[in-house]
Amino acid sequence: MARPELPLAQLHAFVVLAEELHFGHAAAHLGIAQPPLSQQIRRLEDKVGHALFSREPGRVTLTPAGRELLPAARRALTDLADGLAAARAVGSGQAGRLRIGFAASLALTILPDLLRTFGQRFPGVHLDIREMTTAPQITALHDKAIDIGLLREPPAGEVELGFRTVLSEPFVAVLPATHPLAAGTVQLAQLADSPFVLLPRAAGPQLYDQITGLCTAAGFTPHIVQHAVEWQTVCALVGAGLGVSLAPASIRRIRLKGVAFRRVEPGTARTRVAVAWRKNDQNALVKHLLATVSPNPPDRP
Amino acid sequence: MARPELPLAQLHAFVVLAEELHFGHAAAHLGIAQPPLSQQIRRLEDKVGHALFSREPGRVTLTPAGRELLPAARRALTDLADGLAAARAVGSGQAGRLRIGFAASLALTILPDLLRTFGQRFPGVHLDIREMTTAPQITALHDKAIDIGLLREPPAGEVELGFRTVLSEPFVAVLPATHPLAAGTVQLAQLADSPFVLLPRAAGPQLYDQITGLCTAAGFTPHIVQHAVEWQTVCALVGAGLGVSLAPASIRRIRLKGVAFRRVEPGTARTRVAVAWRKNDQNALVKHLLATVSPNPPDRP
DNA sequence: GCGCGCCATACGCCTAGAGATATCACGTCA
DNA sequence: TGACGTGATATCTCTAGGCGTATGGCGCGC
Repeated sequence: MARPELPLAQLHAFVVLAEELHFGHAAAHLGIAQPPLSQQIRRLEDKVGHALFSREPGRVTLTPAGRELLPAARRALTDLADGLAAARAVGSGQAGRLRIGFAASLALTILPDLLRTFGQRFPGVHLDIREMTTAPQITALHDKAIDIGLLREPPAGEVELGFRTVLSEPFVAVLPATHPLAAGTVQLAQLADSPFVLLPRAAGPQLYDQITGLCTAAGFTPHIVQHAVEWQTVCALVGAGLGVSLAPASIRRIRLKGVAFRRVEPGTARTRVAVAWRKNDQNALVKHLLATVSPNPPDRP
Repeated sequence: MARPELPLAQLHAFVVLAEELHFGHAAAHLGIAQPPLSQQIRRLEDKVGHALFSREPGRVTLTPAGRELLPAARRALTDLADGLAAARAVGSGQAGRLRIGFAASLALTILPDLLRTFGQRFPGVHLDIREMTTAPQITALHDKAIDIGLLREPPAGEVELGFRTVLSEPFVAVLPATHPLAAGTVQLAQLADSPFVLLPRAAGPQLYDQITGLCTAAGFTPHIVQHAVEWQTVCALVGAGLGVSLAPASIRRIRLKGVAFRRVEPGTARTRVAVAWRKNDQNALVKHLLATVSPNPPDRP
């Protein structure tokens, strides 16, 4: 990249004069007196090495060299003005792109609201959403592959990431409609002998451990016969009679024939949905999204 | 057009740093010490209003705002560098466009040489040639519709135009091959009774007047039966038997069946081909072309 | 724990250049 | 011929900013 030789102010003066073709008017248009404009043009012509305007009595005209320079000058000025505006918009979080990872089940609950609300407040921002389970989201946040995570059961010990709970919900039992317990509220211990369908532990260790922990607390170890990476699939498998499951209440929105959702006792355990971000992320969009997700100010580490 | 806010030097520093992503290296690349570079970037960030780089220990990265500004800055810089180079090339006459009007008959003599020679010396220059008779060339020069004229018999009293004779040639008689005089040299007076075919006076009053003047000097007034705007046509009409003509010798290059060219006596009269230009034209290409057309300034008789 | 690499900060110097005012030179036109 | 319009020149002021040296803070690796 070559060292720039032409001050922008002079190019600006040049462009305006090329439009007006009249020193006095151009100077007025620039908000300066006429002699300074003459100087600007002269300096520019000195740098270029050739006359850019031909001054004949009564009329000012562009020389061929001036005609050659004009479009480049114009483009440079508009490019810079546009680029500056764009950079400011992005910097202030009025525009740009935000990459959001989300757990599939959230597409049924908080995600649509979030997209709608944020989209209305920041119409210039492109939201790039991608479905991922919890563990990959954590990795992607570290790798800067996503800027925001929407996940269940934030892991502990993540010093570089911030988490804020945005939703807390109880668990429900997922049962085949034909299951004997599908009639009313389920005592957790009653599931002790049923085969279980669950997400693989790798997808979200915290939630997995929480679910198996609930079973343990109820006095049994779940017999897991099948893993599936999405709750949607888990429900389908349950509906097909492969087993039962324990899931966050919001998956009740998944309406599948032959699948029943039942409250469990004890119902105190809750799973938390959290928004996650890099604590050191300076991106204004991240701050805006955090503010959107819970208007009361976040903690700023 | 908006007033430019960003000094080009800072944008240059920005672009280089965005390429190197290392203050020390970028500064070295720019040929300055590191602290000034830090200052440049800081000033630029102040003007933009947002950080353009994120300085984490060990690595420098572009922020989203920086990524937004970078292409605009790059484009502006290259646009200006290219535009400046182009303007200089045009200003120094190494590039650009030259509009040349020429009399049709010269396409047979000096024009090809001129195009070849000039084209070799200035390969970047586009020569825009257009056929025109003398009078329209004069008008076009005044109107700046052409930059150079190649014409016969430059008119007198043109204070704004310069002329230089580049060729001087005698007249020849143009006769039908069957004409009784087509056998040898023609005495001008012998044409007194033949009908004449000539260019219209408006196409080039000087040449027209010169030709009719020759006749007058030979003791007769030519009986003009037909006008034609091109010598090519005049020859064709002569060949068709409509009449005879007097023409500059170089039109002998027009080989048409049934047309004969004969020396005339007295053979002292000559018609001059001249190059014409606006005296106040600052275009370097015009100067170059004048130098090409006759490297040693005099006119030959 | 110590040095080193990397970037920021703090001064100080100095020039380019942007601005103003006053004036001049040179057309044109009434 | 004199007023006017237009652009160039001369001269002065002022300051933004570009550069340097010196120094400070902070991770990181040996």
